[in-house]
Amino acid sequence: MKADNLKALELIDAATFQKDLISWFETEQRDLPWRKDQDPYKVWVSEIMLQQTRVETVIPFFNRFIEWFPTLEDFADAEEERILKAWEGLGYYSRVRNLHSAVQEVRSEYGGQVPDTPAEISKLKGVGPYTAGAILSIAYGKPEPAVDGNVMRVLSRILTIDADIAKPSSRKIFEAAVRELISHENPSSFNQALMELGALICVPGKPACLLCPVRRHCQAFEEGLQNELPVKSSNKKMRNVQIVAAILTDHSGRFLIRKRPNKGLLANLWEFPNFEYNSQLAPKRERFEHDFQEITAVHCDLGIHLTKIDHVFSHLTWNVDAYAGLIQTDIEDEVLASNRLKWVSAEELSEYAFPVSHQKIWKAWTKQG
DNA sequence: TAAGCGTGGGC
DNA sequence: TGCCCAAGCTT
Repeated sequence: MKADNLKALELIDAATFQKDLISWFETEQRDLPWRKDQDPYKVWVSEIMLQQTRVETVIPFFNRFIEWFPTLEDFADAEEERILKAWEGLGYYSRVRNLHSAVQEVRSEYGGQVPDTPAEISKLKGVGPYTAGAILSIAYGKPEPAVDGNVMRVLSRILTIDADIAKPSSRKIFEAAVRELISHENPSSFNQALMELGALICVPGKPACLLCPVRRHCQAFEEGLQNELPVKSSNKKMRNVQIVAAILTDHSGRFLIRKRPNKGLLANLWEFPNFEYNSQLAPKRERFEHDFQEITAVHCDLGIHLTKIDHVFSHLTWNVDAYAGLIQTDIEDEVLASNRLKWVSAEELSEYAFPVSHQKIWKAWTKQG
């Protein structure tokens, strides 16, 4: 089918498609913690966590998050350090800062009630077209499309749509299709069923067509095209960044940590002091000691080499050389503050949110003792 | 529009 | 090992 028309929709009977899809969902859906009720706050939290993140990964994070912040009000009141700690290890940390800001807006502008219109909910930070549709349909029963990667994959096969799903402009094609197909009696189950089908049956690679409840509606299956769809252009190569990091201790056994900048990669998370070197040649400890002294006016002695870590992000790789070191001299308070540096004890470390890359460094340190 | 933004699992 | 992926949003 052409990317710019929906003629394939004429070949499908929406009523029986809905019935086949929703009936399957009623019996086969997974038992997930965010499906226990329709609290808009919990639906919202789960949808943000599920962005680009697997269900199995999200489950324990969601359960702990709701224990820590049972209501929208509890989360709105939380300190930033605490919300980052709740998200520690989940990735895409701007999600939780946007969610926090948006929840505070809901409290101040909407009396604590999550808005139930597309215009209002779409204004909230971190709520894009997918999340808006998901909350409106799941929490409020509104017949709005919630088009994620699953829905694009499933519908590209059902309707043999060959638009490149990696292109942002393709999403509106699938939204138009959902608007034609969605059940107005049960938009919640319809949207969730499309995603559940994509996750369990209509998977990337080899879809399990023989188990598919909507096989009789699937134009790709009929034409043997299920392995050719969806069309998805794939991506670019990554940048490598050389890092030298150090776990630095003072005479009383405290650790020096640093808060990352409030924008960009791993914003506002904590880390062990480190420097980036883009040169090809492997950076050495002397380079770190020099740069550290330049910033703090204090000398540090990097002792043993703890570990070498290759940490892969979505768009770059850190090649980290991690050392352990000692600092014998006091660092001025103003110097600490202006560089977002802080001395903390081992017990206090657990109160701060660290990215996984730096957790790996810490793990290497604990093994060395 | 394209790039930036994490992590863990599958093959 | 290296790539692709998984319930996207922001700038």
